[in-house]
Amino acid sequence: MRTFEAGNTILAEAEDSVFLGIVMSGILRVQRTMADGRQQIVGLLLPADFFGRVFERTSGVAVEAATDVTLCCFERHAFERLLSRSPELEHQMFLAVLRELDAARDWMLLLGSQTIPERVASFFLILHRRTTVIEPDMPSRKRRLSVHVPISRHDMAAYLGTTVETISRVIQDMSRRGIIEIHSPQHFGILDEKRLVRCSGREELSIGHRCLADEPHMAVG
Amino acid sequence: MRTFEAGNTILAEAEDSVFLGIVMSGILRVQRTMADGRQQIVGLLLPADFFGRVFERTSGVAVEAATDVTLCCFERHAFERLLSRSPELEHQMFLAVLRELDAARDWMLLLGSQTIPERVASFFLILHRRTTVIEPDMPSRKRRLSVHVPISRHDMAAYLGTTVETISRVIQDMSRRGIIEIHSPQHFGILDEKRLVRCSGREELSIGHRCLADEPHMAVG
DNA sequence: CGCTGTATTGATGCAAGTCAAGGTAAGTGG
DNA sequence: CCACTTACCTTGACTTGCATCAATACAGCG
Repeated sequence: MRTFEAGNTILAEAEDSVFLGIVMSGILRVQRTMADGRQQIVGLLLPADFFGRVFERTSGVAVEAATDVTLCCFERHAFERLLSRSPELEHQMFLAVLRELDAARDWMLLLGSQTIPERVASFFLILHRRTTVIEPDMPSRKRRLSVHVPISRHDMAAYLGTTVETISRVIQDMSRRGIIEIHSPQHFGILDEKRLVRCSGREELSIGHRCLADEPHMAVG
Repeated sequence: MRTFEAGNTILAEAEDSVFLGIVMSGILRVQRTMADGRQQIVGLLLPADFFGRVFERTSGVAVEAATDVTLCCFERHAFERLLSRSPELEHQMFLAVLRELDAARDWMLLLGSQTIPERVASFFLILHRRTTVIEPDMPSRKRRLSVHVPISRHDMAAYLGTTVETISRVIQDMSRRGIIEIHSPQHFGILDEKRLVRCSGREELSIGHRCLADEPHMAVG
C-alpha cells in the first residue's frame, strides 16, 4: 500500500515497471508524451481501477498521480505467476482488457470525429455516469444532477485533445446557455440533461450502453 | 473460408456477431459511426490479423471490407469453447489484445495531439513498416523506399480523423517538397526518410519501437 | 462515347489554437 | 492582518489550420 502526491510519476514511459496494482483513492492519469512535449492522456483511473502492465517489461505510457492517491501495489512478477497458476483470474483480466480496448476505441471516435463542445459534453456525461455508480450513498435527487470533475483544466484538455482556454470557454458557454451551472471550477450541476446529451452528439444508446463509463478499467500502463 | 467484396459489411455495430476469424487476403476496416453519420476508423486489419469479438455478443464497432477480402472464419461459440479448454491459446489472445490496446493508445496520441501533416507522415511510416514485414520477397532496395497505401482516400481520412481534400493537399505538398514521390494514387516512393520521420513529429524510437506496426493485430470487432 | 466513382485543386469561412492580460483563491512570511 | 507569491482559471484579441463548398481532372467501364 503506497501513497503518492499529485503530480508524481508512478510509472515512467520507458521505465521498467516492477509493480502494478489497484487504485484505492484518488485519480491516476495514463498518458503519452511526444518528443516536443505535447501530451495526450489516454486514460483516467478512478478508485477500483487496475493499473500496470502485465506480461511486458515496459509499456509506452506513463502513469502519474492526477491527485493525491493511495495505491494497493503488487510485485509484477509475483502477480504474473499468480495469473499463470489461475486461468480463471487471467480470464477476468482478459475480459477487463477487452473492455478497456472498447473504451479506447470509443475515445478514438471522440478525438477523431467530435467537435470540442461535443467532447466536453461527452466527458461530463461519462463522468456523471461513472461517479454516480461509484458513490451510491448520495441522495438520489442530488446525485442525478451533479457532476464532480476530479481533475484540473490542464488534464481535461490533455484528455480531450484541446487546450485549457478552449475548455474554459466551452464550459462558460454551456453555463450561459443554461445547460449546466457552475458551482465551483470542479463542481457542476446538470440543468438540462436532454440538451447535454444532444450537445454530446451521441445517442442515448452509446452513452448508456457500452462506453468508458461502464466498468472499472484496466490501465495496463 | 468466406469472401466479401469491397464495401460489404462483415459485422454490423449492433449485430450479434456469430463468427470471427483471420484475414487471409485484403483489408478490413474496423469503424464506429455516430448518429449523424460521421465515421471513425478505429483499426485496419491486414492479412494474418484476427477479427471478431470473443466473450461478448456484440461490440460497438462494425467490421467492413475495405477491399475484396477472403476470411478464414470460425463459429464464435466453438472458438470460445476452444479458448476455455486451452489456457495457453487464451493467453496468446490476451497478449494480442494487450498489443492492440497499445496500438489504440498510440492512435489516440495521433488523433488528439498531432497535426494532419504529422498524421499522414506517421501513417506512411507505419504502413511502410508493416507492409515491408509482410512482403519480404521484394528486392530490399525497392522495399525500403516504397509504400503501398491499400485503402482509398476516403478511408484514409476516416482513419486519420480528417477529410479527403486535406489528405490530398498534404500528400501533394509532401511530394512538391521532395519528401515523397507519387507513382499512382496508392503507390508512393519515400525520397527522404529522415525528413518524413521529422514530419511525423515522432522520434525514431516510438516508430521503431512499439507501435501499430509491430505485430499482427486483434480486431475484436 | 458519356457515365460513375475517385482524386485533385481552388476559394472561402469558421472553429479552435495562440498569445497576452486579468481574476481568484490558497498559501507564505513579515 | 496584510503584502506577496504561486497555481489555476477565465477572458479578450488575433491568427491560422483545416473543413466546407464547388469545380475540375482523371481514370475505368458499360
